Amino acid sequence: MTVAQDEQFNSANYSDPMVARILDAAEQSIRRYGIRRMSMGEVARIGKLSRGSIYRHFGDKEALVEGVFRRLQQGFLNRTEALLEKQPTLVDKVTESVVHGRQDINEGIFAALAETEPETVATMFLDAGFYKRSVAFWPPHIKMAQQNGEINADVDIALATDLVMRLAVSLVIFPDMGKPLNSKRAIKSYLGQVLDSGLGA
Amino acid sequence: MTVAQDEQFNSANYSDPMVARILDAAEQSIRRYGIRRMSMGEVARIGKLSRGSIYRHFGDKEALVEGVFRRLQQGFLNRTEALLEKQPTLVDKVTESVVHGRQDINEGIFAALAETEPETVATMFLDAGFYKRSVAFWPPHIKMAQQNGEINADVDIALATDLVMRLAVSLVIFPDMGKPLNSKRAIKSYLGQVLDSGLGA
DNA sequence: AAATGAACAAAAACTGATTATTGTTCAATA
DNA sequence: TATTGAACAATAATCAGTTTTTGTTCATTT
Repeated sequence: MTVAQDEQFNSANYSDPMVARILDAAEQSIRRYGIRRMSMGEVARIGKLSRGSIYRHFGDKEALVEGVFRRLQQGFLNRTEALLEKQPTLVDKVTESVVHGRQDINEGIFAALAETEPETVATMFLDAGFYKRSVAFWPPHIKMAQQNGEINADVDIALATDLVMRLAVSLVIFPDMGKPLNSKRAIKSYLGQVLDSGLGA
Repeated sequence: MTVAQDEQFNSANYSDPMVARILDAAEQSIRRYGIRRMSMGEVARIGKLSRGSIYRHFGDKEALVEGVFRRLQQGFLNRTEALLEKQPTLVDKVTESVVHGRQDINEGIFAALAETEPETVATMFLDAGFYKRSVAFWPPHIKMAQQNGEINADVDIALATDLVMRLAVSLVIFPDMGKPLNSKRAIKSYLGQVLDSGLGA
């Protein structure tokens, strides 16, 4: 066996051209037909490869679907990271992430899927594992904000990361939870108050 | 027409004995068979009343199901309110709500439904309207915390309410989002840091 | 070594006919 | 005046038979 047990399937090697071809074909199939109707045979046909190869790289259909969404999430995080470089403060960064996240959901593959399989999308959005994969994204930005003096230097990084994650996820999936936070301005103002000063006396 | 257009169906009159009988029967039917297999005929049989009466009070099956869950939510909020009276601080109150909320989800009707119709449960949990109905619950507690000096007196009530709601909902549906918050102790400590001092410098 | 393609049983999806449920109406009843 | 129960068309669920897809194996090819 050439790869560690854990990594045999999934969180695959995007640089392997065969893996990339499989993921490309699967993504195309999902976009066209949805997850339910995507089939291994169809993916093989689209990618001009054999079903055997797919099963070699991804153990089963579920793993292939997960592979597609992991790669999409990776792409989303990369694009987000690029956007954040231009943002001066943590509040700006989280705001940008929320706006970008909502855009991704409303225009990307999820919007298409939500039309045909809303329950599947709901189930994915309610899976904590889906978000946990992007937790590692935040600590560097938290540290930067501490160095800039934007947030307290002695606050626990894990705590701050968790709060930022929860706020970002909450704001993306629930734009209005009583107080409507639909515009970028409103989100930024909200985060400014919550992150910078909390409710503390 | 004896009732306002808006209130004809739904958010019904729990004191009306016919309405209560219908809701009791419907709730029983949902607990036993799930939403999908609950039928108006079965509800009529269980409640020993006619299908016609059900349609008089609830326009359609969807309205009846919504009525059942609204009443359950009302009960949950009442029980929560009673629990909160014993809690001295806002942090304790939110902690208690989260613990109580998780318990309700893991032991109540949702646990049963999640077995047979997980997608339905996921869809309900992702519906902001489901939570918005309980927003009005918090402002009095926020004001109390301001009077006690626990949180800043000049913070916007709507903002504080929104933050508390988002944190509570997030902690209930995502017990672990990177930093595991599984025990009451951990939740309270987390909320203490986040609500009382934020991340502010 | 990796990819192919064919073969195969088991599981899942599809299909069309049948049955049950929904939502509406209304005359009879309490 | 609210409830009942029966009738009804339209919609949705169910079911058994059929087809497709899955997941596995392996000999052959690249």
